[in-house]
Amino acid sequence: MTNNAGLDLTFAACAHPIRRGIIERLGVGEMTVGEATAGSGVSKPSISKHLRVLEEAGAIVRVIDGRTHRIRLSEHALDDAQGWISDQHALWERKLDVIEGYLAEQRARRARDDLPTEEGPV
Amino acid sequence: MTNNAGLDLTFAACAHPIRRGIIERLGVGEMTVGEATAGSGVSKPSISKHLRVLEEAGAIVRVIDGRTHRIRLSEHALDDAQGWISDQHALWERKLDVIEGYLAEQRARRARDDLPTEEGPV
DNA sequence: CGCATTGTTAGTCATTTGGCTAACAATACC
DNA sequence: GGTATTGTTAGCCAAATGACTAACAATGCG
Repeated sequence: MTNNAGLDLTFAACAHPIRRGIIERLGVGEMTVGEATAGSGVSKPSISKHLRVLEEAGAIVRVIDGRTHRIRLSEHALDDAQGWISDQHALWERKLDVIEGYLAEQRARRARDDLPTEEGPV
Repeated sequence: MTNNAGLDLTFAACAHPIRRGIIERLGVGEMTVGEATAGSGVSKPSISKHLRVLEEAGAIVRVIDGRTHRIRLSEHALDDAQGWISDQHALWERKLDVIEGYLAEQRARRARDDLPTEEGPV
């Protein structure tokens, strides 16, 4: 579907380098808010907002553990975004197949009509 | 890489339902700006802006044909976005494999240490 | 208890986004 | 040449984004 608010959130979450950096780092393992802030170059409140964006997009999960928050990747993080892109690519594939079939037919027709001395298409 | 301006543009381009709608429609075949405007619910200048966003993200290509602009999908539209997500998933897979291996070893150890009378794991 | 640590909330600010209308540019058609 | 069609540009506006500092809440520790 085109009007999918979840996709809006997921793609928007991926559209910022700091948030992509967080996702990449979380691939290695979970971390705290302070650790996410460490090499980021921005303030802790700023990271807090980015984490909220990622959380609302369903990309990460937060486990509050005393006064620290352990951030980890959501189980199906980015699945909807990847699914949508894959769907598009699948459609394009199919379209290209149709075009390719059409072109092949054109080649065959040309071979038959323009060069009748040759016995058939390659 | 985390600081990739191209990815910023591609993900941002996908983060709006009207732009995703355009991409989906272009999967069927090329169209003009007017056709893109038709069922969109917004004005033509607005669509013009969305098309510019898609163009700068490398998602679409514009062929100016007299006074009409023929819009079609770029050959490698969204490839960078799909690539980045796929890379992440690949890393997560690997991480899950490591965890799974660890858990399997734990199960084996427990089976050996805690239940020595049972002859082996299920 | 008193204080340090961890993270969020509140408030401010500049920039970007996304929409509109009106005006313009360029091509097509009579 | 005059007019219609196609699309962009300019200018406006409201809302969202992304950053900061300062203040707050909650937990941990001496």
